[in-house]
Amino acid sequence: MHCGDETEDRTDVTKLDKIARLAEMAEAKSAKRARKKDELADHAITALKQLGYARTSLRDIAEMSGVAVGTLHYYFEDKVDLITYCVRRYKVGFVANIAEILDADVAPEQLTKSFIKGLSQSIEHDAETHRLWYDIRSQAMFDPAFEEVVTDIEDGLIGLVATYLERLGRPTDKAETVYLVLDACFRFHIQAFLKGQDTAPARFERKAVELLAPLL
Amino acid sequence: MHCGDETEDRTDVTKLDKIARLAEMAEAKSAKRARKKDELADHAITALKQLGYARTSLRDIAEMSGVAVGTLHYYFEDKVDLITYCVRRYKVGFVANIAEILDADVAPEQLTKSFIKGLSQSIEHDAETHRLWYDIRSQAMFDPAFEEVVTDIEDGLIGLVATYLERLGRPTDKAETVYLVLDACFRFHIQAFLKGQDTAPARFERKAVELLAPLL
Amino acid sequence: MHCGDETEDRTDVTKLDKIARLAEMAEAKSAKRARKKDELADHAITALKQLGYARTSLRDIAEMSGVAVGTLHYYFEDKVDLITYCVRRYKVGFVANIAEILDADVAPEQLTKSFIKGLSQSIEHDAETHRLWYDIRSQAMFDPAFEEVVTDIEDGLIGLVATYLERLGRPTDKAETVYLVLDACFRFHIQAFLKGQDTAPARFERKAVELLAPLL
Amino acid sequence: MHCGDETEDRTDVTKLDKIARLAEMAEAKSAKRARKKDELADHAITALKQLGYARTSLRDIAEMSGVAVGTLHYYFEDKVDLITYCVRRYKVGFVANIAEILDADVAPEQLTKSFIKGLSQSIEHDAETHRLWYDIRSQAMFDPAFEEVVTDIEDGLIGLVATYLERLGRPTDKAETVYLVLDACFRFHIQAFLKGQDTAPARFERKAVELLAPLL
DNA sequence: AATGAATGAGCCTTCATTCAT
DNA sequence: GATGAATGAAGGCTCATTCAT
Repeated sequence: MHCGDETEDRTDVTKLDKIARLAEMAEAKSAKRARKKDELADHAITALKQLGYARTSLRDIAEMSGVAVGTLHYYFEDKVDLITYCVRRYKVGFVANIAEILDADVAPEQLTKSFIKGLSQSIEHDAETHRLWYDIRSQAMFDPAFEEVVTDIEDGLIGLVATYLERLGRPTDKAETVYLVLDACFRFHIQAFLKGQDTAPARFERKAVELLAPLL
Repeated sequence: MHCGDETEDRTDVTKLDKIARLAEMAEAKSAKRARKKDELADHAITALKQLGYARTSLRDIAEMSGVAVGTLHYYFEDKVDLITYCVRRYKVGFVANIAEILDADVAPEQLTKSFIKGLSQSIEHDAETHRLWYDIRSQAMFDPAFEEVVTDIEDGLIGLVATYLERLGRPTDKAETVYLVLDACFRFHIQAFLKGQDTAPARFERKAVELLAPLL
Repeated sequence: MHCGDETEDRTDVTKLDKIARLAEMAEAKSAKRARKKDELADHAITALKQLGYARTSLRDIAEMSGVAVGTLHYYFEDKVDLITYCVRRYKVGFVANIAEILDADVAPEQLTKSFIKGLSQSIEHDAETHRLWYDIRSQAMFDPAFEEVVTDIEDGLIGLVATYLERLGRPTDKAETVYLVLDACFRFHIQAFLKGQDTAPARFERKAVELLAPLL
Repeated sequence: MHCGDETEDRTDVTKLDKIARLAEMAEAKSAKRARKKDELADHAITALKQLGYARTSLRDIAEMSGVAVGTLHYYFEDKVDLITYCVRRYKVGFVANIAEILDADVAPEQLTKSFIKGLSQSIEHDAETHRLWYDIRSQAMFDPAFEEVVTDIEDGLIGLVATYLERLGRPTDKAETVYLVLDACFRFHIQAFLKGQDTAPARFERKAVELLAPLL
C-alpha cells in the first residue's frame, strides 16, 4: 500500500535518524570518556613519577586528580590498567616529540646532533617520568600483565631509531642494536641525573656521540 | 717472693688464656651468625627471584627458609636490609664467576669468546635472579635506600669490564662505555628469554660481538 | 530583551538552587559522618574502659563495633586519634552532666551536696570509664600526642569547678586548687571502688566534704 | 661401738660444718643475686623513666643494662615482676629520703618548710622517675598484677605523711586526707614541669602551703 | 650463671576493590 | 556518571618468652 509504504519509509527514515543520532551520541560520549580518561591519566602520571608504581596508591592518584577513588575504577579496569594506560600515554607522547625532531628538514650531520639534543633535554626535563618507564619495564619481567605495554613501547622506540637511520640514509636493520646502545646510555644518565649530578645531560650527549660513531 | 711471682705469672697466663678463648668464641659466634645470614639470604633469593621485590613478603621468605618471621628480623634490620643483602650477595658471586673466566690463561681473541659465553650462560641459567637486580636498580631511582647497593654493584660490574679490557691489553678508560653497552644487551636478552624466547642466549652472543667489535 | 532577561534570571535561580542543594547534601553527608564517628567511638569506649589504652587493640575495638578494622581507619587517623576522640567525647559528656547539676536552682548549701552526690554517683556508675581518663593522663606524661587532649579536658574540669564556686558566690581564683583536691579524692576512691570496695562512693562523699570545708 | 660413735661424731661435725658452709654460701649467693637484681633494676629504671611501662621493651632494658635478654628473665619472673621491682625500689628510696628530712631535729614550723622543699626538689630532679609511678598506678586500675605494689607504696606514702603529722604533734588520723591533697598537688606540678614549665617546683611550694594551711 | 637464637602471636596500618546510592 | 563508605586480606614489624648450651 501507498500509505503503508510511505509510513514505512517515514518510519525507516525516523529509525535511521534515531540510530544515527544514537551513534553520534555514543561517539560523543565515548570521546568525552576518552578525554576524561586522559585527564585522569595526566594527573596520575604526576603522582606516579614521584613515587613509582608500587608506592603510589589509588588514593594518592584520586586525591591528586580531585576525584573519588571509585571514579578511578569507573574509568579503569584496575590498577594495572591505569598504570599501563599512563605509561603508554606518556611514552607515546615522548616518541611523537622526538619523531617531530627527526622530521625536521636538516642535513644528516645536523640530524644526529638535534636527535641527541632532544634526548638530552628529555633527561633534563622529564627524568622523573622516564624512571616510571624503567620501573614498569622491570615489573614486566615478573608480571605478564605489563608485558604487552612494554613490548609495544619498546617496538615504538626501536621504530623511532629506524626512522632516524632512514633519514640518515642508513639501513634500518641495525635499529635494534642502536636502540639498545642509546637506551643503555639514556638510562644510565637519567640515573645519574636523579642522583643529583647536574652534568648528566651534557655527559649523555658526549657519551652518545662516542657510542654512535662506530655504529654508523 | 718467688712463690708469689710464679703464682702471678700463672694467673696472668690463665687470664690471657681466658681472654683468648673468649675472643675465639666471640669470633666463632660471629662467623656462625654470618653463615646463618647467608643461608637465610640464599633461601630469600629463591623467593625473591620468583616474585620480585615488591611482591615478595617477609612471610613468603620466612616460609621458604623454614624459619619464623621474627627470625628474619633477628638477622636483618628490615626488608630493605634483607633485600640489599641478597642482591649484593648474588651479584658479588656473579662478578666472581665471570672474573674467574677472565683469569684463565687464554689468548685475547679467545678471551672475548669465553667472556661472552659466560654471560650468555648466565642468561640461560640465572635469568630469574638477574631480573631481581634490574628490579632493585629501578627501585633505586625512587628509593634512596637502594642507592648505595646499586652504586656499589654497578662499580663492581664496571670493574669487571675494566679487568677484561686490561687482559685484552686495551686502555681501561672505556670500561664504563663498554659496560653500558654490554648491560643493555644483557638486560634485553634476559627480558626476551623470560618471555619464552629460548634463542635469546645465542642471539645475545651474536649481538654482543656485533656491539663490541666497533668499540675495541 | 525582556524574554532573555527572564530566562537568565531563571537560570540564575536554578544555579543557585543547585549550589544550595549541593551545599545541603555536603552538610548532610558531613553530619552523617560525624554521627558514625560518634557511634564508633561509643563502641570503642566500651572496649577501652575494660582494658585500657595499651591493652586494647584496634581489632578488639573493631570487633566490638561490628565493623572491619579498615573502617576504623577510615574514620580515624590512627589509634591515638581514635583514643583521644573517645576520651574527649566521654569527658565532655561527663562535664555536661555535672554542669547540669550545677545549673539547678537550689540554695548554696544544697548545691555542694548535690555536686558531691553527682561525683559520687559517677564513681559508682562510671568508674571503669574514668580510669581510661587517668590512663591517658598518665600516658600524656610520656607521649606528647596526648598532651593537647589532656590539657583541654583538665581546663574543662577546672572550668566546672569555677562554675561551682561562682554559683556559691565565691571567688573563682581558687578553682584550680579546689579541682586538684577534688580530683585527687575522686581518683583515690575510684581506685578503691575498682579494687572491690563498695563503700568507696559513700566514703568519697564524706572525704570530699572534709576536704572542701576548709577551702571554702 | 666406740669406733662407730667416734666415727658418727666426726661425721656429725663434718655434716654440720658442711651444712653451715652450704647455708653460708647460699646466703652469700642469695645476697649476690640480690645485688645483681638491684643493679639490673637501676639500669632498667633509667630506661623506664624515659619511655614508660608500655613503651619500654625488655630489649631496651637489656641493652641499657649491658646484659642479654635472657639474663633479665633469669633474675625476674617476667616483665611485670621486673617493673614492679623497679617501681618499688625507686619509691622506697624516695620515701627513705623524705623520711630522713622528717627525722631532722628542727622546730615544727621549720619542718613543714623543709618537708615541702624536699618534695619540690624531687619534682625538679626526679620528675621523670615519678611519672613512672603514676604510670604504674594507672595500669593498676586495669591490671591486678600491679595492685599489690601500688597499695604497698601508697601505704608507705600515707605512712610518711603520718610521720610528718606526728612530728608536728598532730593526730595522724588525717594522714590519708593530707596525703591525697599533697599527691594531687605533686602530680599536677610534675605534669607541668614535664611540659616544660620551669617554675613548676616553686609554684608547687606555694600551692602546697596554701593547701596544707587549712588542714592543720 | 648467663646467653642469645628462635619463636609466633599480635600490633598498627595500607590498599585495591566492591557496591549501594 | 560519579561517589565514598566499607571491606578484609595482607604487609612490615615488635616483643615477651622459651630453651639449648
